[in-house]
Amino acid sequence: MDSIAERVTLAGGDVLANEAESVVNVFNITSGAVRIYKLLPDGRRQITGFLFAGDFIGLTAGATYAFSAEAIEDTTVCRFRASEYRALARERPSLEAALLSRAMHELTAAQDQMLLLGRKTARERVASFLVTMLSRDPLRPAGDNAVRLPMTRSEIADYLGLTIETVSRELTKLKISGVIHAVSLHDLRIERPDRLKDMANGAS
Amino acid sequence: MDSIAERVTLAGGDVLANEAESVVNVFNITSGAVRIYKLLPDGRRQITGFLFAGDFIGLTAGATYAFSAEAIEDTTVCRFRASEYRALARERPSLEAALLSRAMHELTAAQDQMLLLGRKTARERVASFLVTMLSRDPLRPAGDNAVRLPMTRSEIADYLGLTIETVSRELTKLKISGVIHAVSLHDLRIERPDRLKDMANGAS
DNA sequence: CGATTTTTTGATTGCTGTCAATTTGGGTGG
DNA sequence: CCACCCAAATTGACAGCAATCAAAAAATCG
Repeated sequence: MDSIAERVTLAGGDVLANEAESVVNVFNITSGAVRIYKLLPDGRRQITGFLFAGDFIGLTAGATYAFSAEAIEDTTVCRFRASEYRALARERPSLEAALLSRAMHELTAAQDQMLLLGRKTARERVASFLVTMLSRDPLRPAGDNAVRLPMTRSEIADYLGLTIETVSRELTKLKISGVIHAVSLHDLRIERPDRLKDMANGAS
Repeated sequence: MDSIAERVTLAGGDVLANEAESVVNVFNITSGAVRIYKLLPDGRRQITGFLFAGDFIGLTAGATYAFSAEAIEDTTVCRFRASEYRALARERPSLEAALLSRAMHELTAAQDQMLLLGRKTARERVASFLVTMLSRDPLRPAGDNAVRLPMTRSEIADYLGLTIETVSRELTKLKISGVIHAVSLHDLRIERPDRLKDMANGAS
């Protein structure tokens, strides 16, 4: 498997894939963070996911990417030729099973996000986002509830279906109520994880 | 494969699966329509998909269903024991490959829906919905742009992240502007498919 | 340290939700 | 077959949450 892999280093903003273009590469993230998103003709953007170490990019049922992908920060990936990757998957059922498992995990996450986008309030969306990031952050120092947010407020907004102003306001409210503490713009500490989890699902 | 399958007939409202319960059955729809959805504690509902003939229900990465599933109308399905189905998939790589392909298709659809829920206006959502239903309806008489909507307005609203009132108002506007014609509550004809497709992506 | 971008905060608007009243339609029994 | 009933859908009036527009503050970068 490593025989067809190539290590690539990316800087923030670097493009990995463009929606609707034919699939030439498949990537596996080894460090850093990537945003995947879709655009409407007038420029409105929906970020459909943030990917971190271990996640795959570019697997699709069709011949073209279903979304665009860009590095958020300095990122390293393993790059594969899509054709070689597909051939390898055909030969190795265990790889195919792993991909299926991963795809189903992503599908579950996508359904959670649909619930968020379709039915949650701004407050619940921001709380849900922080809860998710708390559980997914790959390098979380043991014990303390530190959350790193490598993405900008604009990206958070486009992920949550909100504006940057609304995201900012909700974060401010969370700080004032003592649920979170802002170490810096991109580093928070969750002071009341249970309160946050309640808020994420609509408790008073 | 048919050796572990059992044919089951369902009426509208019958339950196929409940979110968070352990996965005992896997289904393949042979006719009819099914809604899959998630609920918030206070009862808000997000329908994450409508499934028709050929679609699978119950495949998940975890041990529990990620969503609830109910028949919308009279529906027939093939029912499999999940354990037997998994064993079969392990033995037959071609089945696993087919499932992966289907999962990736669903993932693409989920991302389209996230764009809709996060960034589209009520008008664009309803237009997008009709365009999708036009392309997915399994029994579409050749040529004419007839669309059958077996689900209620309430279900459409919960699928699009809107209220029934907003859905109703947008459909009325589409009728008045001559883009669609209502044959009955559950049967429309698309008079201007190109206008509808433009509206779905935000054209004036 | 200054320039520029990003974020935060404030004032106001507006799209969609809520609440309420009709109207329509599907189903049932006479 | 038709009249009735009840649920579903439509229509209307108004309200509210988040968006928009605008300005100040903070952070990043050279």
